[in-house]
Amino acid sequence: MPKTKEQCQKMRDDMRVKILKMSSLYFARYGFGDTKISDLAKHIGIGQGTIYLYFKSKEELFDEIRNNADNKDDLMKLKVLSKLPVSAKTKIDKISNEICKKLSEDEEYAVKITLLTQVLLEKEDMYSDDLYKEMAKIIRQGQKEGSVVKGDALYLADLYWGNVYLYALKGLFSATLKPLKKDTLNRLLEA
Amino acid sequence: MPKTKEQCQKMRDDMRVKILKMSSLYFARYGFGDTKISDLAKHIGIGQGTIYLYFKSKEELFDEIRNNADNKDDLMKLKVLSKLPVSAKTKIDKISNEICKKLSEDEEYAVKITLLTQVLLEKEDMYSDDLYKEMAKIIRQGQKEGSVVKGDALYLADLYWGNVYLYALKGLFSATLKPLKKDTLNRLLEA
Amino acid sequence: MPKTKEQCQKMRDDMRVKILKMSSLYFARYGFGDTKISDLAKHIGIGQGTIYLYFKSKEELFDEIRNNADNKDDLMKLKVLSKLPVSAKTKIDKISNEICKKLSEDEEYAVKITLLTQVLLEKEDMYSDDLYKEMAKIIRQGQKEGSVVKGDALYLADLYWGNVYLYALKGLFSATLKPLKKDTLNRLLEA
Amino acid sequence: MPKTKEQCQKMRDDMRVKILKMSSLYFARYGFGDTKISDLAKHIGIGQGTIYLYFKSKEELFDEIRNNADNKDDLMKLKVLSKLPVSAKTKIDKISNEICKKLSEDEEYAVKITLLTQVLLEKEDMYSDDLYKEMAKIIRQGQKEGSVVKGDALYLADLYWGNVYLYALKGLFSATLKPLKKDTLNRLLEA
DNA sequence: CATGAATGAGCTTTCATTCAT
DNA sequence: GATGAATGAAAGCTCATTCAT
Repeated sequence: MPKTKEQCQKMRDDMRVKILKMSSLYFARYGFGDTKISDLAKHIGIGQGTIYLYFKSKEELFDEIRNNADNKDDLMKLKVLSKLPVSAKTKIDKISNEICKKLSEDEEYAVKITLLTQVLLEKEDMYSDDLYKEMAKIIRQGQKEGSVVKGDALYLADLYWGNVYLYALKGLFSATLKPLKKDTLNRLLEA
Repeated sequence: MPKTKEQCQKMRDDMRVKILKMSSLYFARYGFGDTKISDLAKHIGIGQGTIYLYFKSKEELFDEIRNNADNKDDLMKLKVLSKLPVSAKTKIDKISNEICKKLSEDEEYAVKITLLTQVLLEKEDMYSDDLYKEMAKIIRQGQKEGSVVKGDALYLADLYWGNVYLYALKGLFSATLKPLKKDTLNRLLEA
Repeated sequence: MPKTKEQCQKMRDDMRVKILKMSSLYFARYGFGDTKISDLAKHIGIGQGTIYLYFKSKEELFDEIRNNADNKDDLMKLKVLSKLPVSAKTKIDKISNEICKKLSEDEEYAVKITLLTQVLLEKEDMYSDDLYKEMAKIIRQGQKEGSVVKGDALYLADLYWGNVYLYALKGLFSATLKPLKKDTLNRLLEA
Repeated sequence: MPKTKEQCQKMRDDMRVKILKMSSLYFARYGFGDTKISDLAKHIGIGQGTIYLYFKSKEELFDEIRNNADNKDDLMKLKVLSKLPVSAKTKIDKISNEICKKLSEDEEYAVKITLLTQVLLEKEDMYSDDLYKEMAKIIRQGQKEGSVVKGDALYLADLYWGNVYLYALKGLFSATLKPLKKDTLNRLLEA
């Protein structure tokens, strides 16, 4: 008698997530072309064929990983923060703090940031991304309040997220990277 | 009408350089695995076989490109600057200025920076690179002089060059990127 | 409530026969290479693994199906008929009648004929098959009696069975095929 | 200096035709699933990769072969014959003669007939094929003239072409098959 | 020298077979 | 016994490399 339907579905879901998670690190580090399915399978600890039970092709797996890399979490937090009746300085400090925490605690976060940025890089207009736009709002508030350096807000937002990417990327390659401090991020925008 | 030996050799050298230059952009953008010899040849405007008249293999071509990406120029300038009897602030301003100028004038410079950083990322200890060490010296001088923010000098050097990489990378993907201003770089280190 | 040994054995035998019957249609239609175990299992309505409880391999299943496709029934009938003291015309009419009846009544018969012929096709010497030899005997009798057209008896036997195959094959693909009439078969040999 | 454009194109065309021709025999004999690209390449005497320079996939190669198998030649001849002011008997004799000649002289003709019939078998309504319709016209003429046996004309057309297929199929497997005589075909329709 | 068609090693993908449940 | 997810051997396919022209 086979497992129950629910158990079965759960196992399938778990495996799918496992493949996505463990593959994303490889793809983020080495890119599509330098990632071999055989390596991936070995790394995940499953047979090559198993990957194809969950994804139609290497490309589909890669695409799903890239599509998952959206950073909706940070975007939502930015949106909430944006509307709070506090100074931009406080908002920026909160988001910097949040990012530093997640980068040190959650291995996947760095992968997500890395993939997201690589996706953005290949887009025509990076600056049209909501993450940038929302960050720019807070930056403009800060500029009015005098706590944020002058200059194009989107450009500064890009500088900020670029440095987050930079740190995340380094983390993928170095296990001994010293933790990112929120002050480093804050200073990028400080007046 | 046979050309002279010198002309002939010149043509060979020119072709070699042409292949190196035009390939490096591809490799910097897409990495080794995602760069196909057929695409490369089409992009350069030569036959696939021609590449193999000048390079033994794709790997050798890639290696040579990576080895060229050493940024000895900047290193040398840093070394010279380092010893000059001027303030660190001035030194940093000079190097920032130099970098911004080269990034806007010389397409290849961005490629070089990108590849160099990618090489560094894969090394065990990024911070042992001479470029970082030399930059750190100037930073320490600035910290003594009070013009540079406190903190680990290598960490700050890394921040500085990381942002140069970031800008160079973006330039490889966007043709309409606004020029980098030296102040953006300077601010990373300012006290 | 455990079933008795006999019941148990019967169930096993039934399943075995079910797999054989339902697989044979697939193999006859699409051949070995174009028949997937997964399709087979879905078509039979069992799990893939179940097939392997009854057959060691796809090849063994296929072989057993081919070996079953021997048409010993018709051969035996031909042998009996052959010795009866009646005209060849009568004998041929009887066998044609028999074939038409079985083709319309017994779905499996068409599958059997199809597979048998495909086996024969791949043999070096089709004409050495007993079915052909026995048919040729009756044909020769008919030629002496003047009721069968002149010509090489084995060639005519082949023509006769070839047309039976043709009709059987069509039946595997078309559900609306009009029934084969014995006269069509008889005419192939008639003087 | 490379070959001229024309030579080059000619070589490409020749290779394409060579692959199509030599593959069609394999596909006609063994079907899609039992034909391996590696076997095909070995049989043609080229590298496996070469096939992919001319065809996107095994499936595309197979499809093109099946689409080429149209027997437009015979159809055209039938159409011309159909309108000639001669007896159906003469027409049938001419077409039978033509078929026998091509089957013995042109190896490819048997392959074409085999593939064409296999394509027709998998269609919903075989009888709607023009080849059958045109043949049926002549058969009806013959029935009026009394030279062709009574019965559904399409059914008889199918019998006729079925026997051509049968002979062609045998020819793919046996090198020593005795030539088909036009009388064998004519007799299928004779009154 | 330059070319691009041809090659085959090595990748991606499929599918017969196994096995934990 | 029955299942279908997991496996890996073998098939399809790609692309770095070679070579005849």
